[in-house]
Amino acid sequence: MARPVKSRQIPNIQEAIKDAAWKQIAESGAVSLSLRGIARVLKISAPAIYNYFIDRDALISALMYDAYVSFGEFQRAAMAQYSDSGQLLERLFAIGVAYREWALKYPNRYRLIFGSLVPGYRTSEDGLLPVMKLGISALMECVGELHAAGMLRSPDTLTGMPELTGFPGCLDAFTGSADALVTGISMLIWSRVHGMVSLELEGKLPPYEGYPALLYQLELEMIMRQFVILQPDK
Amino acid sequence: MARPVKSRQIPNIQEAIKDAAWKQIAESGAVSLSLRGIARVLKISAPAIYNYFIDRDALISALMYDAYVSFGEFQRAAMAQYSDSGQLLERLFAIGVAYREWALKYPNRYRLIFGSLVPGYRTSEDGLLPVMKLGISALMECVGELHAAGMLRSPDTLTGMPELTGFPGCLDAFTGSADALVTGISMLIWSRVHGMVSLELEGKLPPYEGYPALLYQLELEMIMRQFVILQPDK
DNA sequence: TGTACATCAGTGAACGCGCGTTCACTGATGTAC
DNA sequence: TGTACATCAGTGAACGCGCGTTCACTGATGTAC
Repeated sequence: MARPVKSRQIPNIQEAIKDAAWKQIAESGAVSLSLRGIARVLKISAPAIYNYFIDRDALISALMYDAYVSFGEFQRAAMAQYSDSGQLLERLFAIGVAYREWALKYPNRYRLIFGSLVPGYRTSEDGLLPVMKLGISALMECVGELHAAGMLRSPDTLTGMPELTGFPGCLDAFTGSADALVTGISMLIWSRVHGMVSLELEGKLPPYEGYPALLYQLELEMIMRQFVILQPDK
Repeated sequence: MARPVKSRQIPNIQEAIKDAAWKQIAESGAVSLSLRGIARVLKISAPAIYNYFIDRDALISALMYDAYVSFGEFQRAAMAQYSDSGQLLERLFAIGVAYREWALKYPNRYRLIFGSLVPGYRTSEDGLLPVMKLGISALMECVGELHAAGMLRSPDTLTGMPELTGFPGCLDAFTGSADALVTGISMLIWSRVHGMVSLELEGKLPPYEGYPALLYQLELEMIMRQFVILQPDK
């Protein structure tokens, strides 16, 4: 029995505020997000916003929350394309491709959750943790299943460095469930895709049509090559 | 015959302004860099700064310039440790290590030149181009020499993708001199080190003592492994 | 059906703050004769 | 050595702007009887 809602001048004001906020961020970054600016666009008085968000930081938190959900759903959708356990490689590749696609589609969401912290923004991240994990754990699950299937090249064979596998179990606390090896490999992969994507987003790659896409494709293939043991034909 | 300089209340005010600016950036990011804030710290009136920088953007440009120079010198110093042509591998590894060291030593300089653009900051980058190249070209020179020595694994053999080598020569314009293959490999390597370093700087890696260093070391070794043909003993 | 009441989204004014930049100026210093 | 002058780093006041947040309020809506 939801309390009947009084009619409002704008339906879904909460969403309208967030939309306006994203548009503002697109123009001048999250730091200069301004409640008065949003109010101006919505033809509303600035204090009205306080009926929906207790303050500016709360609005930013909501935006981050939405961004994490959007990212997580995008990753999960890409994963779902290859749900068969015989398609572990394709699945890993698919979330790699989806990672860049999402970043290019929503560059501001990407910057907000994966870029530098917004100066002046302070919040307890507690509420965000679950949605953070939803997205990042997609990669870890893929890597974990490859590991379970014996298809993961361990860093041992690659570099002779045993430390990663032997790393203290506190990693489990950070990642929730995966073991240290899976976590390590996942971080390495994440670092690589993040590196390429963030350089592209900030316009640091050579600005030729198709070049960033080509480099990214190449990097994904190199990742597969270096971390995955291709299925022997026999 | 330099014109004799009138004595000032603060010697090297220009440097003092930049120092104060860096301190401010460390606290709240480059966006909120404030001339009045700097003036307050230096116990000077805000308009006095206009004797040294024509406006706020000019100050930011100067900071970026200095950051590029600092980065470039650091890279070059690392390179110089292994000037012998028999030490191409060590040299590449050394600039990789130096890349992270510099970023950790000067996180704000790193963010300023390799992170997101400062919102609201607009300038012709023309003046910055030479110093930008100084740093980034260190990597490209290393890769170029490996290529010349026949020690560079081409992406062809790695992935069967010929497009990178055959990419239009306009790349040369961007990079100044290197050919498309060397440029491509350099970008891949840069993207990897940038990915790991930026995740570490923003505190996105698991926060355990020594873990980021370990991952970075591992990544460097994987880079060597994937792009360099180790010298055969025979 | 009619009336009194409670709710609460939205308002306008105000507080106190910060900012970049301009302007006409001051006043110590160095220079020319 | 003394005097008139030019230089120019630094000043204080002001312009015009924007911001987050608070406050007491209004006024339409829905509810209870």
